Amino acid sequence: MKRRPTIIDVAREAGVSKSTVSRVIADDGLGVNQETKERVLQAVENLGYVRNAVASSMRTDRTNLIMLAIPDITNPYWPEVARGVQDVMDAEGYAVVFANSDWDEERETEYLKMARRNRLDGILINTVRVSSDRLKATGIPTVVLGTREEYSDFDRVGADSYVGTKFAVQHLVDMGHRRIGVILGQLDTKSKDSRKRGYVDVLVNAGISVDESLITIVPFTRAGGETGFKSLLELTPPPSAIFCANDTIAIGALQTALAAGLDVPGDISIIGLDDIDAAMTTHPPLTTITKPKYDIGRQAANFLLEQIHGDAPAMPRKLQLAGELCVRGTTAPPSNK
Amino acid sequence: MKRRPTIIDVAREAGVSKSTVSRVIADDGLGVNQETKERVLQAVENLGYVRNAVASSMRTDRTNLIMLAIPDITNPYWPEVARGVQDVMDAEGYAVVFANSDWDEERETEYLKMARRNRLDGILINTVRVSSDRLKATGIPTVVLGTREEYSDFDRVGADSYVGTKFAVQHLVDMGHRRIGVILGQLDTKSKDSRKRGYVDVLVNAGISVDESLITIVPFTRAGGETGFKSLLELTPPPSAIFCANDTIAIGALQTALAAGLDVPGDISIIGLDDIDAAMTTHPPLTTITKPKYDIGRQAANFLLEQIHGDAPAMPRKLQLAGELCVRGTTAPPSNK
DNA sequence: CTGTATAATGGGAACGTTCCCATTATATCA
DNA sequence: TGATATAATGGGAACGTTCCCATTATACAG
Repeated sequence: MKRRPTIIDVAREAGVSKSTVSRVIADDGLGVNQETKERVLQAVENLGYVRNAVASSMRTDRTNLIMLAIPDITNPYWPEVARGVQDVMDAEGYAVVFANSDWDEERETEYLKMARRNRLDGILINTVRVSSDRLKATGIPTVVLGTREEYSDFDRVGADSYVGTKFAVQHLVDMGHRRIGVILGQLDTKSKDSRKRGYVDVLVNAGISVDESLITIVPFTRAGGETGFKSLLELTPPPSAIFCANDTIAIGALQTALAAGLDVPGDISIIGLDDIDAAMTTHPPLTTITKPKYDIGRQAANFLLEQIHGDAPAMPRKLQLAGELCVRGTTAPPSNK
Repeated sequence: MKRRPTIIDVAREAGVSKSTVSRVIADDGLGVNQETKERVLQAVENLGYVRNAVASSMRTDRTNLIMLAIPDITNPYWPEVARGVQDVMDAEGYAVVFANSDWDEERETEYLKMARRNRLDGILINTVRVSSDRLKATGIPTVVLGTREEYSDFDRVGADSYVGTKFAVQHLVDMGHRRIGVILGQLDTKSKDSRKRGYVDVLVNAGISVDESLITIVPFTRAGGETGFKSLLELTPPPSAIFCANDTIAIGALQTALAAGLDVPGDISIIGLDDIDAAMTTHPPLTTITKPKYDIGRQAANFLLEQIHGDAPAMPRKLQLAGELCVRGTTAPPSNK
């Protein structure tokens, strides 16, 4: 079991100094003779030399490692965001360390500590509980995934649920629906508001008066969708179409409708928001608004790279990306009965 | 902008030597006076000292970083495996670097190079094309995710599709089905065989003769499920139940059945394998066999830890984990007509 | 032919830890 | 009392790079 070759072994093999070897493997085109360069590369090949990134980091204070901290990779939203991040970072030679906070404050702070300890070059984080100040205290370039206002000192990238909602409701209006119910999710006040705004704005713009009784608020779960759907159905007349704050709620609503013997979209149209995986395989498949997950990851990564390279603008940026309408089988023009 | 405090600053602040500080933060209970220990910790607190893991790695040749290399985190199988890995590794103080090979040989080898460069402590990999020899050449403790025989020199952890298939087919037999069709996936010869074996073994054991015409092979896609289902339906008599090699095929078959106006499970039962996310939200929801994704990740991580700590057995291990039957709405006893 | 700019290379310090060995103080035993 | 074990601490080398500065060789202008 022999020791791994170092830059010095390569230097000896090639008959040059370690400085020269260093210059060759840094490969920044700096003054090194073509012939010696080839001799060095040959020596690298012969010895099977692999540069020690740890030693390099020690000297340069850069690790080419960034952290992606999210609540739970198991949540269907994140894998695609992660892919977007990874594809960008990869191309720039950065590896991505994953951290799942599980919505736990302690784990979240533990990860931030890890990032400092390991001298990571950047942080992409969907914050859970950590305060803006503590996040800033890491001293590491950071981009926040999401658009919560508490983090307005950071570059932020998230989905534009206002525009997404407008796309969805507009689609229903375009089909001829006039009495449109909404099932909003609670938890996140910020996004609730933006959805409500989107809903109201479309109706007003279409000359439809807003009936507050058509707006119901439930948890962001399938059970929530069931509750919301049932309460809307009790109205007289019931709505001919329903916009749901996300697909999980929409699927709950859809299942409830089917269980009640209703025909979707014949009797009632349902539209969701996010386009989760399961939306494609409900019966009928769910009409929804795509969430630009991959792009969110990509853009966040790009912002982070700019920060790392020091060419980010002085003021923090907020980027909201809208998805697009994806018409499947749960929406149709209202029936005339 | 002041320099980050080092162990030497802490030593000065606490009035001890850097050796002593090192001993305190290593915290291996080694000979250091309780009183000085407290003084050091106080100094750490005062200065906001954070240990530099890079420098530490440089000296110890251990990074507390492992790599999880998979084809694509976006594929619904992996996030849960990743969680299993992460939860175990986390508890042991290891961070996980993600790598998506995208089934690309070049990216895969690039990642292995990265692992060597960055002196990662371990590798968990679902291999794509890399040869066993090259994998061994990294010199890094490695556990293979999956059970392909080419990698029999490594610890391997994967799903047991033989047992899973037996669970599924047994379930159909238990319900009284005698004429049971199978839609196998092609691509992976190994797993196809284990599923076929499982199917045959259950039938033989139940005293049912095996009719080769009931066995059809299609691609691992929804379209494949459609093809397979249609060809089985043309048999006379058609099967009263169908086992599909995975849930995607099963969902394709289910959609085809519904489109043909059949009642599932009234007219025909369908059972899948894997329990992907979408299985829960088909209509009716798909009966299937759970895939122990989380456990696969967990166990693989445990194997890796054993290797890293040097207390893995001499012979490589192969661990196959079976899921369990998950009865939902697509299976029922055969109708009597 | 001398002086000076330019290119190529070499040598040593530095990064911040950990590990080994030495030293000192204190306790224990013959 | 002197020898010896034990505990606590300090000092310096080492890990493998990169960076800075020095040196040498070469080209070119005056």
